[in-house]
Amino acid sequence: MLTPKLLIADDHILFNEGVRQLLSEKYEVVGQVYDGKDVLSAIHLKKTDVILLDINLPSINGFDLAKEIKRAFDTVKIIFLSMYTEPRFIEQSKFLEVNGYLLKNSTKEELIEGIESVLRGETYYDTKLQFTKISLHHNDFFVKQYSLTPREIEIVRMIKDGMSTSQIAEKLFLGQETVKTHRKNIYYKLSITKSTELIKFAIENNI
Amino acid sequence: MLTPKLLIADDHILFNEGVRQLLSEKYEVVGQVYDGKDVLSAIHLKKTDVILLDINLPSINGFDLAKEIKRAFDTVKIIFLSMYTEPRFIEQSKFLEVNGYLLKNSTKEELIEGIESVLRGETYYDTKLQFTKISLHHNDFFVKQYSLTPREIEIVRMIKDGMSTSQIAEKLFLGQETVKTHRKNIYYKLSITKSTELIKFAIENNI
DNA sequence: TGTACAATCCCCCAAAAGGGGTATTTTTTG
DNA sequence: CAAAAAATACCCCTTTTGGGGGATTGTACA
Repeated sequence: MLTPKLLIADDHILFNEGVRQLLSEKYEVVGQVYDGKDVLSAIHLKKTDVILLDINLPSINGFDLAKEIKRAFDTVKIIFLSMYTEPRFIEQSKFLEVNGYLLKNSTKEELIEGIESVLRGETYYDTKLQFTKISLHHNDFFVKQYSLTPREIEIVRMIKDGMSTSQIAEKLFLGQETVKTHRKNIYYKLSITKSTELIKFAIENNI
Repeated sequence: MLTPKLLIADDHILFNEGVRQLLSEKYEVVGQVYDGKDVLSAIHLKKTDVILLDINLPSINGFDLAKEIKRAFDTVKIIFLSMYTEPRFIEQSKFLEVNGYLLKNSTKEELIEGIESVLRGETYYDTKLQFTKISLHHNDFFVKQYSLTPREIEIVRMIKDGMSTSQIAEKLFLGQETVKTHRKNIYYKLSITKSTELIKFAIENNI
């Protein structure tokens, strides 16, 4: 096989550059991008075997990109390279049938092992993540997160900004009961029971 | 001048290694550590001119380390290399009289510029951070954060974990009123008024 | 055209959080 | 040891949340 062609997508320039340096002995790095919106065109421009994709990218996040890539370039292997170990990220990756998931605190060797596995057609999830089984309702998170309506997301943001039910009601020209209902529906959808959990959810999901 | 000696402290192995590769043409990298508790011994072991220090390190955070380093090795220049742009981090860095503060999404050139400035004895804060003036009460945050007592920090963590006052009381074998008092004192110290704000504080400060 | 969904509003009630105090007992520390 | 700080506990009262219902009005979509 020819030298496999890599694309690196990470907005942290130093990290991106560092990974390139580490992998350029063994692979051909055909591109480095720093923004989600540049990923698809980069793949289009240069034939790519594997993309190392950060989840937290500007403009478009890694999950949305993975969907797009699978749709438009179905031969490109996708490996998430992320600092997050949150189960729901792993679950969502599996749901999206992404080829691999590596952690940013891996060693060079682990990184290469992951890439090699994926090139052989296997899927490779970082060994530190084994605890995350493919749950039977692996798309719970997915459904949960994205079934929040626009109004609900708006209210989540306001709660995150520290506003109380009455303040939100006032600002949105709504009755308090309406806002309460929204809160209840949000909690139900996210399977949580209190505002503190909502804040964590909101921060973790960049809402 | 001889080749300046660098120490890199960052728990993300790939990043750490990447930075080493990038800088090893120009500097001598005398050490790479991945855990806060290994930093002081590493400096002790190898003469170090500049340490690139992540704030978010295991065991001991960058701020505490900076204090220790200044106390024990006052000739070592300290540069924080962090992804955080939060004003209070910058303020605290200035308060600690750290020599530089660089962002992880810098380019190689910016990194070198920062290191060179610091080596010349200047202080260098990433240009993307100019908006952060040294505030008159620059130690407000500092005082706030660190005037939390151990018990209070313990309770902050439990609140962050979603526990209610009564659950905390039960777990700590305390009366609810005691926990309420702690909560009140915490809120007072942090100038906040509700648990949602506490969650944000806790997450942002890795408590 | 009808049904699913979003958005709005209402009732009731319990639990929790928030805000104002005060006070006692340990622990730490100069 | 004496003073300061931390940890503990209580009272009173208000506001906010949380949980259980149910209901109406649009609007989108198939």
